[in-house]
Amino acid sequence: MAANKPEHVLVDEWRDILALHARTLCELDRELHRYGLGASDFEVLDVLAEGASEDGGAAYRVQELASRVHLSQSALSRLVARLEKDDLVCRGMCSEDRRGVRVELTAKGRARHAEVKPLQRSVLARMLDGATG
Amino acid sequence: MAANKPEHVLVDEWRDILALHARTLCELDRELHRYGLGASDFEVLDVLAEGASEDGGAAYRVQELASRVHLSQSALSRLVARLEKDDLVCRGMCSEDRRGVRVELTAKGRARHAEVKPLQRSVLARMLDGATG
DNA sequence: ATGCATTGAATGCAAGTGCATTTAATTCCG
DNA sequence: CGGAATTAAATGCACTTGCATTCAATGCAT
Repeated sequence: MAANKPEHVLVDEWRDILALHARTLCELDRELHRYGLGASDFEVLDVLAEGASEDGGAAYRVQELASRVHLSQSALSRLVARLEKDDLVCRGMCSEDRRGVRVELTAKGRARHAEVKPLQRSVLARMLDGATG
Repeated sequence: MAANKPEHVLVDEWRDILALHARTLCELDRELHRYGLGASDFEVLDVLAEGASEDGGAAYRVQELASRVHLSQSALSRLVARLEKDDLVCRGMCSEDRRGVRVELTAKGRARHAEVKPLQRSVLARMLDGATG
């Protein structure tokens, strides 16, 4: 590994990544849009849902979410605000650091995620399966 | 090939793509920004430069460019307008279809591309080498 | 040739994003 | 304890983007 690839290989790899990324993201956005979600929105819901046990559900800080979905802190702040407006997540105070904000799924958010997840997975299967080795 | 991967593999692959894409694009933007270019701008310059012979240089239609860099037609129209304002490309009429627009590099555009290309390649090498197999 | 559908590009508009800044809470050092 | 430096999140702002629409040129059918 780490093979000092020649330039044209690097360029081709990068173009492949750009193409795959663009096609998949576009398709995801198209499919999810009918559920009122963008790809980033789902990504956040997915992160929030994956660590959640039925009763409580995991709570993440804004910064934690930001780094997980590769968005800036400000973008995530607004994204969470939008999700909250749609009643998909709720923001709560951190008891141990009152600057921080705990973001967690609402029941509606969990339901929406469960509803949309198979669709998202099917898009990934369609776009990725066989395309990356 | 085309192996019907299990769900968690698909999800992990997609997350890897998102991470690699975000990190690389962000780094490219950071480095190129000091030359007054965004990553998309360079991509367009790169497409225009690659087919160019010294005397003429290749001319592409807006739509052709759009599909090559995975942007919408409207985004590309504006992007070309910005590049033209900076005198990096020029728009000309298509003789055979007067709706179409021929976009080609100016001397300044060619110079800018040549100036920035090694930097872009080095970023690709840094981010991609050893990361994708 | 005339009119209608189609195609290429430009533009109005709304939405999402990042950077820089602001506001609030915490930490560190004197 | 008190004040400066730091950290978390929210906000102002400018920019890029995509969708829908518009405008111009072409192609097709009558």
